Amino acid sequence: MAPVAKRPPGTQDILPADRPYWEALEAAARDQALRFGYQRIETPIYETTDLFVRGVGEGTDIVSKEMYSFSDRGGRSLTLRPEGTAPIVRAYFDAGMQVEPQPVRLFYIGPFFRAERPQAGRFHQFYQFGIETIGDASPLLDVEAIVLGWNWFAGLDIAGVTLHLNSIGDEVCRPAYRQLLREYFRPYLAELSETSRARFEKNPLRLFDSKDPQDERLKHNAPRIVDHLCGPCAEAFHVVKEGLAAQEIAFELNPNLVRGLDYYTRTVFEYQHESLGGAQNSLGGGGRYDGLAAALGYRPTPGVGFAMGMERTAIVLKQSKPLTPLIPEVYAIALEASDELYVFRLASTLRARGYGVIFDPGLARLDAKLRKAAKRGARVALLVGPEEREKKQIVIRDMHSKTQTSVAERELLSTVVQMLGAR
RNA sequence: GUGGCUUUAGCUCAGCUGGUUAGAGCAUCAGAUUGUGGAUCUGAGGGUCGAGGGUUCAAAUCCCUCAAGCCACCCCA
Repeated sequence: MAPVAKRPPGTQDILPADRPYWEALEAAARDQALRFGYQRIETPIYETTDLFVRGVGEGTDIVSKEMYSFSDRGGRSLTLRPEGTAPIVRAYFDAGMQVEPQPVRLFYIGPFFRAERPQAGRFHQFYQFGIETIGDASPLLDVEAIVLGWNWFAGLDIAGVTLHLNSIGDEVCRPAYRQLLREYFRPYLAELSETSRARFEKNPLRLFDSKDPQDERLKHNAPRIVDHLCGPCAEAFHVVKEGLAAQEIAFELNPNLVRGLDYYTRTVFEYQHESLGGAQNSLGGGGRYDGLAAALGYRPTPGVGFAMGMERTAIVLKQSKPLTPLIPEVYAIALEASDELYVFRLASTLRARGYGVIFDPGLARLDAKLRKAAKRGARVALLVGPEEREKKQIVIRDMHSKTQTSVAERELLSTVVQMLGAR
């Protein structure tokens, strides 16, 4: 009979063989975040749809075509979260964090959902490690976020990451720049690709997102926003660049980096890695979002943060160093049915002392059981059969040296401690 | 939403121009004189050859339709 279901498109099972990479990623994330004073937060997997429509922006790709939205029984429109920043800003105000000492530093690790066509490094359900610093506009916090992300990669021994940096201005300087951009592109309207023509109207900044070779040429000579920042934006960007230089973090000024979410202001950045290919080369990215809180109907509050792609980083990590799952060190074998409960109890005794023990159920030839123990990677095998029962002893076998001793039950623990060390 | 490629055992694949009960390697399990291991040898289980339809005496193999998966575009994590 055919199975009733398989894995839904765009999802993946993270199997035991891959979990060590994920655990390394998570451990490094926790470690770095805590060192900088970020505290973990988890928001719901779904939110009110409007949170994203208003926060991320109506015209963005995410909102216009990538959201998993559904109605609950009361007819409310809910959406599986496509990104983490808007929910965290919402939680910040819901929990009254604006009365805490500012800024508030938060981090999260969890799944997100976007209904794009899946491909390498891109999934319907994907995981992000992200941080948000809310309540202070200092550009040094931009630097802090970038450094934290940089340290995350470094702590994982991931080489080959390049930092791309840009500033996209704010409500003061961006409107004028937008006009300038329109004037520049207007004569070439007919030559632009179809999507670029649509962006010309809605959001000319995103003309820079185009990879159309035709548009590429035009982009090259277009006015760059970093040359048209207002005073405060230019000053902030200067501080960011100086801060990164002081941290000896190399960055590449990338005037094409504009990012697809509406809420970004001033600093935007992306960590890229060549081994992921041209398309999904972004391991993560972020920026400042000083207008987001107001767009969501809260008191204007500045913020900055990033989101890292866990599966993409896992791919890179896997290439740089192999990791294997943790395996129990003791393998417990009974030779006859009448010994099984006794061996089961021995296993419990050792577990209570902190050792990992696999109990091998059922009856089979001893060599078959030892074969399994070896394949499982056990360092020690416990063995009880008729002979041991007779002599009230337990055979403890060192799987590496292939030597073994018989001990009384009261000596079991001390012998194991001697062989494996205390737990 | 658009395009390309792929679809044969749990996994990786072979099956040439259509011809009897569909194969290999790996993995699993079992045995190799009966209580000692990751090797070797032997053997076993496991497949409606993605689904449906068509051509033919005969189709995994040719034709059509559909589906799924992967990759790419768009964009992003």
